Amino acid sequence: MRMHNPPHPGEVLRELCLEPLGISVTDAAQALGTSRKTLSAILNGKAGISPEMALRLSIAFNTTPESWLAQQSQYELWQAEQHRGELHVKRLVAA
Amino acid sequence: MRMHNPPHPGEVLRELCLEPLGISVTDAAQALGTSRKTLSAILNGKAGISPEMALRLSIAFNTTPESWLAQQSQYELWQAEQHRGELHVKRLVAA
DNA sequence: GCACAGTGTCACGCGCCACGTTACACGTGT
DNA sequence: ACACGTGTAACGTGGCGCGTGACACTGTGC
Repeated sequence: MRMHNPPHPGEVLRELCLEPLGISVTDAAQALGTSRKTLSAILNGKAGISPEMALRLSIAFNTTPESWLAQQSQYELWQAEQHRGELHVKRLVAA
Repeated sequence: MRMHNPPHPGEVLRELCLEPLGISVTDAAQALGTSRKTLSAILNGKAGISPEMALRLSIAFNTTPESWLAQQSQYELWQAEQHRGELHVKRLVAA
């Protein structure tokens, strides 16, 4: 039921891509064609992974952009689920 | 290779949820707990589906929020792919 | 001890978008 | 003619992705 807090995609990026390759944040940012601050924000959970950034990551690390966006969606969805009770929605189709 | 233009999630929402049930945009917006304008913008491709809106849709139409977010991600990703050539990214892992 | 690279972070700005309200114009059906 | 549903334009608000410049901290090599 995946009820546990999903990790921020930035953490996965650091542990699965940067650390194994031994690449610094500065060098990775330069390779991605973005600023060091932007990449740092993503790695520390201060920013999400935009569709364009997912594309950059897929090119640089030879992965699929869908995998990054899927992680981001799961993370944001879990955030929204935490406030499920606050939204008053009427069911239009029987559960 | 899904190289074709993916439909905007708003179109799918209208054709698969509103029209079959014969519900007006006004009534649907009220049931979703949002404004008529906001729902109209989504249906006409003027706005995307936010994580919170995906949650609302899943409750009202008894679906999964993941399906809506996945459609939205695919749509945004395709948009980004159209400008793939404009981003200068260096490969850090051999293709 | 000191200089340097790497990193995180703060402040500021820019642009885009989701969302709300109010108001107007159009088409359809009564 | 009138009401209704709808699309949309104009306004404001809040948030976020992204950039820059600047600062403080940490570890390494001299």
